[in-house]
Amino acid sequence: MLSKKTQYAFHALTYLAENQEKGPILISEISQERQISLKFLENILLELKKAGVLGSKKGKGGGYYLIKPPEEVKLAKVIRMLDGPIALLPCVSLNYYEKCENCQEEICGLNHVMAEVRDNTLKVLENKTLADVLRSSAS
Amino acid sequence: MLSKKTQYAFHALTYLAENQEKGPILISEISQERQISLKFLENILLELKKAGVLGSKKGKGGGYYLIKPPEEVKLAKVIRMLDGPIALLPCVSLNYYEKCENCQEEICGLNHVMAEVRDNTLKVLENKTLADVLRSSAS
DNA sequence: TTAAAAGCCTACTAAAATGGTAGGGAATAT
DNA sequence: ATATTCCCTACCATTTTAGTAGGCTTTTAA
Repeated sequence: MLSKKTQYAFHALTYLAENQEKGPILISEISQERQISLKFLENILLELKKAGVLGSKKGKGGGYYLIKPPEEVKLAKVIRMLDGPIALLPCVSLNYYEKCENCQEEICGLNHVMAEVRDNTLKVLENKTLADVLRSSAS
Repeated sequence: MLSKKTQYAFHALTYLAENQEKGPILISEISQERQISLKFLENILLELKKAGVLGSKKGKGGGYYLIKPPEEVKLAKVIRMLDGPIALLPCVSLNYYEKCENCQEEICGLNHVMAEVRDNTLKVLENKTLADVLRSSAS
């Protein structure tokens, strides 16, 4: 399951995408509109900024804004930034690979299946973007 | 990611499957062969038994054994038993559905995508079984 | 030039989940 | 009767999750 952190991130990102024309948006506005704890959201947006997804401006008239068009923000990237690996086993993770302790990869049958799961998952998450998730685009 | 618990469960189940002809297998044997803490494994096997995947026999000559052929033990079922939901959001979980607090499902674009991820994941996990994971069947 | 506005940053905390342990009880085979 | 084996409850330490506190820095604009 996605953590609250990541779920909040998506809510915040869609809000920013839907209000791009307004320029920088206050953390407090997002917090109120999407019902997210202000201070927690602060941390999340900061992480998203450091990861290169958001830009920010300080002082009056400041706030956060998308640095790229929504079509270029892959869901997989957002999830990885905040929750880490998408794969179900460390030994089949593309971005967070770790050797399994108690199985030798060559003869362990589990990783083949889990690699397949990973591929099926990424088929969606690497191709869908923020733009696919906007409220206004609900069918 | 799958918890250690679920990973251990798979290791134990494959061991049982690969040694079915030997009759009931001791917890301690699985523990040694697959390098899993004995007491922890005890809990796991008990859960698998209660979930109807394993049978057991007490006393001398006892142990655990598969109650169904490996071809009938779906990976999805094992994961759900020990780790809970497979979906990335509670509101798109088939077996552990919960309403999201801060999103109205009708207008939230995220759940559509996450339902698609779920379907792609289950396409593998509902169709692959223990038999697909056995060591001996490694290509 | 200074005060208000806004994000930046570090540290802290409570609660829950995870991974594992302890120890005795109940059933069973010999 | 007793050794063997699983059953069961409770406990524990560590890590992760979710959230909070409070002050610092940058920027704008009066």
